[in-house]
Amino acid sequence: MFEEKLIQVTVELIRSHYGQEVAASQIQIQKTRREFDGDFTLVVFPFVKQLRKSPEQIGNELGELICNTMSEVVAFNVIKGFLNLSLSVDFWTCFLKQASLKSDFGTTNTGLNKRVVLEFSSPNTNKPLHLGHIRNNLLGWSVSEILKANRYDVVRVNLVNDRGIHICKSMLAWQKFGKGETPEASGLKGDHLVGKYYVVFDKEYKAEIEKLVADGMDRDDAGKNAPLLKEAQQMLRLWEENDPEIRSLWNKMNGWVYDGFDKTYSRLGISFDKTYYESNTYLLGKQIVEKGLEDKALFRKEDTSVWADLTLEGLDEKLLLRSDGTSVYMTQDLGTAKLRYDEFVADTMIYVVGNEQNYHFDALKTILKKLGYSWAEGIHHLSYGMVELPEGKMKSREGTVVDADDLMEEMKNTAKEISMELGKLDDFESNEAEQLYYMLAMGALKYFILKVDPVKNMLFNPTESIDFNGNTGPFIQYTHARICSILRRAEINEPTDTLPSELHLKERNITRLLYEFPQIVAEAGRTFSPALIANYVFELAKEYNSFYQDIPVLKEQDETLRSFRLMLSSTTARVLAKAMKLLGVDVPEKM
RNA sequence: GGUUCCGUAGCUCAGCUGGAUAGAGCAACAGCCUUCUAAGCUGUGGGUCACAGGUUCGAAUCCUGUCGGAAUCACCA
Repeated sequence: MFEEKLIQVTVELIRSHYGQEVAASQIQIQKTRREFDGDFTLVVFPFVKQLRKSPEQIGNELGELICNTMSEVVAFNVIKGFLNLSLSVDFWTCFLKQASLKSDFGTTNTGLNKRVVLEFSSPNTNKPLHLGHIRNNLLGWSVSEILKANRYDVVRVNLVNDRGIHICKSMLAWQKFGKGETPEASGLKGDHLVGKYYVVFDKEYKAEIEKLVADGMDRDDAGKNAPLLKEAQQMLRLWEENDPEIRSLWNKMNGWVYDGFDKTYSRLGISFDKTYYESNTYLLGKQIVEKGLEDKALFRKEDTSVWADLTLEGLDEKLLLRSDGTSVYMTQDLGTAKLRYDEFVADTMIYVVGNEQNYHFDALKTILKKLGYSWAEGIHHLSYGMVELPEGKMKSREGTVVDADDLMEEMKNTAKEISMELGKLDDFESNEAEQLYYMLAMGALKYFILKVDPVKNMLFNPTESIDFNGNTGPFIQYTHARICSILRRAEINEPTDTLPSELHLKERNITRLLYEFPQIVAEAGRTFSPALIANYVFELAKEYNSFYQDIPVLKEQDETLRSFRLMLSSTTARVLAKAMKLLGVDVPEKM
């Protein structure tokens, strides 16, 4: 890597010429900005004081020395305290040739021999997936791909919340009002059917409350005493007692939901290595709490409830066992964390969960550390912001939720409309065209969501998200298809031995961007940030399109130049494809 | 009220551990299809980086405070 070598050389030159020791961390290398000449810039400010000379003077002296020492550096200029270094054409062309030969270009070793368990999705089984889940699923999938590209051993895990009062509500409503409706008979997707009865429950329950209030009952009491709610609670009790009838209903309806989820997941292009079900894990964690109590890491209140005191860590007291001895959400999560660690012995355990649970995960990590589990240090909450609509927040009660399946369908239809309008599909078979619409729709959706920094709340504008112009998935897909078309038309498409002695500015810009790719992948892996990849790949695509516009690849007469440009193009195509794969987006060869 | 996160162009967003004159896309305007795909390219206009202090060679970036917005603070999950 050139930057590392440059730092090392600089340290040595400063030592031998100025007799001063500067730490490698003092030396900053960055990409030279577009407006200036050069490829890399060395910032001299940090050690100006130590050398007792002006920034310009140091820059010039150092530039001279570096130029003489490193053969790849052919020129330099100094502006204020910035030493801009230009690298030789040889350096860039040799790099490009190597990259074009490497089948795994962009893969790094940073995760070698490290294991990551990555939990994402984690749906409830009482309603279908919506836009918020899409952000979760796409983030989780993309991060797992990015980690794999860094050679981490990644285990993708889903934890399904398949039990609890909400599922009982759907079950009860179906039992009472469903008239035996099934997905097969109704043509409704399983998860949508179950979701429908969750809504039915809510409606009927509210009606009951109104009736009770009309009869003179206090509203709060009515809410607690409505017969439907009582029944649902009774159902949960029966479920916990393993009542065969309830269990069988539960199995049946959850089965419908899983069929529905499977379809949604497969459309989204995601899958899991392991699925946990809360019905199997919700009793875990009590032992951990008991032991913590023995070790005096936790304490019991007079009413026999058990708590963790996190006030020293800047958090509150956290309940772990109710006074009746039953466990709460946190108890379960302690249990599943330990279960997961024991099973996979992971160095890092990532949870992709919305930012409304920031506090919960702070507490989880703190409690586990308090209980003496050293692996708790490896827990990372990948928190993401809400997805808002132009009308405001999504609210299931007001029916403003954007359903995942509907959204994907709409996107596909729009992709089709736009494509037909542009007449892009003339030489496509119809099923080929259908596949392409789907690919474009998913590309648009995924890219739109992943290009935004996860921590931020984001605005989802349905009409803009399907835009195919500008910083969008289809733009990058289009660029890839264009390059593929060039490569198809070129007879030879192999790296050359003879490389050009000069590079066009745009060729150099693309090459520099390609050079950066592995570092971007590594950085994205370190910070779990698909957005970094997305913004990088856009820049690359844009640069290539600009190049494409006025530098002919196929029409070039000079053999050396022609094959160099083919090599540049094919490497660009491969990097585009790989970067998009890290975002979970497929890329077409023709469109 | 306590804690945490966010605030960058009319809109949607980049800006990596502090670095040069703060960048894209959309929208607006003006050009470019006899030439490898115009879902493209080129150009123009648009900014007190919420505000005020501080730290230093240098701050959108770090610290403190203020103002806006969001989340969370349950014997819910």
